[in-house]
Amino acid sequence: MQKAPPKIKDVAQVAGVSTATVSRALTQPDRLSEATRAKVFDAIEATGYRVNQAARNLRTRRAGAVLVLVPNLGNPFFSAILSSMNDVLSANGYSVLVFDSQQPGASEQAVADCFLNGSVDGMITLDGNMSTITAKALRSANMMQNVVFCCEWSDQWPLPSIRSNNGLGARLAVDHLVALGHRRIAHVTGPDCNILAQMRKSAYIDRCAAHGLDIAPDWIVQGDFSLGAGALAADRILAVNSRPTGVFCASDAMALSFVARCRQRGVRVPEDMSVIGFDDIEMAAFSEPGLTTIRQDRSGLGRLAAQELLARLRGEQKTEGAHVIYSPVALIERGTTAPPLDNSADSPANGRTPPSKPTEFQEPVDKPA
Amino acid sequence: MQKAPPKIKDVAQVAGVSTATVSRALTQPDRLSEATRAKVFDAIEATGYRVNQAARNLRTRRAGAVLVLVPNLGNPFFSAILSSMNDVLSANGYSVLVFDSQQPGASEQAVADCFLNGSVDGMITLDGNMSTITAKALRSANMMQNVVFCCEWSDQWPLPSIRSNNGLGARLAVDHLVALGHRRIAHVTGPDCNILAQMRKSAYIDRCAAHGLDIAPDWIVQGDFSLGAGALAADRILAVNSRPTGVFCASDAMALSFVARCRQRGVRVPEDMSVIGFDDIEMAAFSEPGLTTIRQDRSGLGRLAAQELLARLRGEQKTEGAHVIYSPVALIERGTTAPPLDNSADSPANGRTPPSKPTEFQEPVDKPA
DNA sequence: TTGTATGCGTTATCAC
DNA sequence: GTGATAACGCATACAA
Repeated sequence: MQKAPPKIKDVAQVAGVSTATVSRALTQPDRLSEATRAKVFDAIEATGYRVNQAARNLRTRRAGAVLVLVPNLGNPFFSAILSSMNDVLSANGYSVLVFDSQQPGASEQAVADCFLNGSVDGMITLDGNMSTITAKALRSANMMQNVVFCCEWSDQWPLPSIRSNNGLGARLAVDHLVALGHRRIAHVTGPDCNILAQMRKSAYIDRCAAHGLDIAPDWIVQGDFSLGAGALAADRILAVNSRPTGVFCASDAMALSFVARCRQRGVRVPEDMSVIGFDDIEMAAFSEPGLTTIRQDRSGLGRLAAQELLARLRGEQKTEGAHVIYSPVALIERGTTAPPLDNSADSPANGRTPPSKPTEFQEPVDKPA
Repeated sequence: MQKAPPKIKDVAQVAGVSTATVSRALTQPDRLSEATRAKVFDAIEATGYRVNQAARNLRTRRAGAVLVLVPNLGNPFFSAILSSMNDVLSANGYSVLVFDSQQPGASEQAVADCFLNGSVDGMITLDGNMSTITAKALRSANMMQNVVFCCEWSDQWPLPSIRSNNGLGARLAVDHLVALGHRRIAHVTGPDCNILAQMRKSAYIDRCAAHGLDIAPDWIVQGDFSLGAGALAADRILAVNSRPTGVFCASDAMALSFVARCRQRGVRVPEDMSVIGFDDIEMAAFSEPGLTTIRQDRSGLGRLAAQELLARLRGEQKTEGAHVIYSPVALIERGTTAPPLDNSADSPANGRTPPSKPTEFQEPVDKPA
């Protein structure tokens, strides 16, 4: 048999006060006299009392939990982000509920239900594509102001968004290759519907144009951020007539498998093919050669998103409209990029001389003009 | 302003029945007549009613949530496991709360509180080292029977344990190298305190002995499963006097960085050094050369653990003592292992001939005799 | 099969 | 500063 756990009433009895006083000792200790507060805490200690969350939640209409919506939990890119979110949220008394937005089952309805039945107070979504069923639930539960985007986002919803400066990242990548002397630069994209893929791709196109570089149609290969896509993209790009000398991959996963497939097929990296990724996942530093890439501060993204949500939950930050916070990106030079050996191609003059930079470096690319 | 969400009373009014009937329609639909059940569901539809979880939890003394305790959420090894756990748990109406057991803060107390305040119904822990504070909370909340180990475990607690056959995996790894002709085999371990590291290391030692192979002391290098450890281990092992020709790494992360460092230092893999890992993480198939490794069925481990916990929560599986379920492991041959080129060493006769196998292959190594 | 009435454990609203 | 008491929304024992 199991002794029933002590309730607030038991504590009150032991302390010789009312239940209301015990409750206050827990939630607003300042409003009690020194003496009674001590009595209550002693009684709590003596009885081993713990507040019953369900009862508290029912009474306060709060849940003490937030939902983190991850597209594909199996993708290791998200683990560092999730970790830092968890750190700050749990440090602030919130439990973290994890959902996978790409799960085959009725996950959309499950997310919606969380809001409709009051089991979460807010959400951080790493998925830029918010389902209509989720949006409807958020509105219905009056929870729209307790949602923040992280990494991905959607312009459709005027919600806070913590993100890397993807345009700047892509620009740094292209500029790096150009500075090395590359003039035929390919790109492996993410999924068409993905906002990050869109940003990186369009910045790549713009930046090549700014450098006066042509992009052959078959230099842009559709990917999906995954390892498998990188290998397939390598097959495609190595078969192209006018082979590029450098490639910018929209994720490190694709870049790493791109490099591996190149070497497997006897194409040297970086001598015959320079490769630059995006993300700076841990593996990037430990591959051979080390992967040149654009670093995203993943734990920073998670932390900022969690802090932003906490501010919302506290009722601060009632700023209307999309509140965008940029997390820094940086070029990390490692071993997969180098000047191209083959400069026989379309470079009019001396291909090895880095062309001048048409525009300034400082201006964040993502920010609206 | 926001209209108050409909309660069970509102539904009852619309349906023209009592609140008890509405409640029954939700929890035991069979006990209602066809007609009233239809009426109730129509009313639910009409009002947009959703049950309030906090109220239900308070009343039923359940939480509808389970806790998954992960050692280092940032480690991508766990993401696939977490994903499959999430699939089956959420499909069965449970929310998944994630905690990081190695988080610096007061995470131990946070986990304990979850049980003491009734906010979770059970736990799957991927961390074999259960803190005493957690154990105390589990006993106090009478929750010890609602805990299952996954991947790691502790013999100290007679709880269900879903695990790979680590001994067999290590044995397959050693046998593979031996069959290729290696006679000097090194090992990079996990942390000393880790049960998986212990199992793999002792099986490695036993199996080498069974093959009549000596192990020089400096062939066993302390690691910690991480990428960084693999690179350091490579430095150590490449500097050894009587250099091994093959190495068994206790994780793929270490194996991959081991290979990278070897190649960085001009040591060819697999020609000069064969490397085999453990886990079969996705990257193993996309590195160059592909990493030979021992596959763990990560999503299977997560699924089995979730199912085991569900059975416990349903009150089934009241089997006393440790209930061990083995998930299969398998040798995956890729490109980082090959016969050793250098056979000048201590092999008495023809080093390239695979030695006979002293014992049978079938017997699972982990299982008690 | 359905309705009535009570209580789950806490916090908020009043009084004092 | 503290105490009595009424909700919070639901599920269930019991009665019908």
